[in-house]
Amino acid sequence: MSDAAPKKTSQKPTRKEATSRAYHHGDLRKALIDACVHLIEDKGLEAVSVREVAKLVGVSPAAPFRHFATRTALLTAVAEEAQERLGASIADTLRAAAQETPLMQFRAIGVGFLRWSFANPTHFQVISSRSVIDYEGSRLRSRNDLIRVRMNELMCDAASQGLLRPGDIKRYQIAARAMVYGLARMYIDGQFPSWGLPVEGALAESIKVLDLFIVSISMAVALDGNL
Amino acid sequence: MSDAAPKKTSQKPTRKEATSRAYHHGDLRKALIDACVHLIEDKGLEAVSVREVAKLVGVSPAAPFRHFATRTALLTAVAEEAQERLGASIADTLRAAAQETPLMQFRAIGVGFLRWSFANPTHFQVISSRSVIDYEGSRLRSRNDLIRVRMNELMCDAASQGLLRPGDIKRYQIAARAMVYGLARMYIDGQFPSWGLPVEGALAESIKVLDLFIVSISMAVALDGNL
DNA sequence: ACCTGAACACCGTTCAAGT
DNA sequence: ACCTGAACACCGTTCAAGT
Repeated sequence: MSDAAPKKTSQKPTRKEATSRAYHHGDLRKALIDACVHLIEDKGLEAVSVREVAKLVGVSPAAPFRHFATRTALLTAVAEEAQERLGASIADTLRAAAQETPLMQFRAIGVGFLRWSFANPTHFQVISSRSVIDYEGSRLRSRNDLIRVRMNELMCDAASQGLLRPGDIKRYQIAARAMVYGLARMYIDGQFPSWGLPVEGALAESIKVLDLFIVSISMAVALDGNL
Repeated sequence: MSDAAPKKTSQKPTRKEATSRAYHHGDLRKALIDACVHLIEDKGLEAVSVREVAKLVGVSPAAPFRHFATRTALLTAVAEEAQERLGASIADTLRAAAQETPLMQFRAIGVGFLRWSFANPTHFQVISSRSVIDYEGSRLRSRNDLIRVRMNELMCDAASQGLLRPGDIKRYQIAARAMVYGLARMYIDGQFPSWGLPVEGALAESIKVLDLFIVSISMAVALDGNL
């Protein structure tokens, strides 16, 4: 009798098992995060208010505070979800390049970063606006460090295989990250049109800029053209 | 009688001529901008409220709206002042490099940008957080364009003098800007310690990263070491 | 001409009370 | 266990009224 199916489920019969905290129509925590993303897309990051998010979801202004201690915590959760997807995007690009040289895999990380950032400008914006999220007190820092460690490994491999022009390996990594991060910021800040580039071409151009750098630290001088 | 000096100046006898709008102790507009900068330094950009700025200066909550139509307008004024100084910093570095090659003058713009950004992180933060300022509806855009035009001129000169490795000149500029902008962001976001670099060495390291790039687009292959 | 005081519609957050 | 309603101290902004 105890393991009989309860008949009290007067809600929806099709219940997703992934949802944990249930309220009157599913998973409030997830619903709040999604609504927050939509609100950012609509009105911008600064316009996000917990009350507005609550209203969008259809709960009282106090309800979100059962799941997020603070407005910052809500936005940090959005950032964490975003970084999860960014990590997946980079992993995909990296997997596709698994047979290539360490330097090309290093490049693949940059390409994955650019591809994801350009395709998900809102999420990228949340990740990179640290004044509004709790970067240190979350898994964002350690997640980010994982990528950096991978970059370092690939760089060391590339150096030991003689693929790199002699120079400071750490500096190469800083340069690559600065460049790729700067390109993504230029895109979401709408700076590409100022350079006479249509927005559609921004990703392709950014990858070419990245390749310019990769070639410049590469030992293979002949490796230019359609890399 | 009409051009006689009025005796009604019961305020301060030592009156700066640069100040325009006078209130009970000088120039409210300027006082608000300064207080706003201090508030950002103390509590961060997100914590800026017009009321708090007004309280710091000692006026009523409504007083600032006589000078700035909106909170955004106040922060935009801070950004404009910041960019004025950034422009001056770049002009200084550029003047010091007036005798050098176009490519080295191009580099000087980057160095000036880095130097100023690292020395004035708060102001740089305001300039670069476009969601909180009115970038288009201000002189920020056109001011910024001036620097970009100068960069383009120098790049064209460098190319016609045979100083550049063959390649897309526009791409070189985008790469340089992305790199320099990314380095500044990495600095204010506190990313340098993650790369094992002390904060004091961040500027020097950033300039070296910039030089790495300059050398890579330069025709003079032998131009390395202590550039 | 420039500022104040009071008001309006918001906001984040807390907490007792409901189911 | 999860949510509501009311409350508190804030906020941006407006506007009539003061000097």
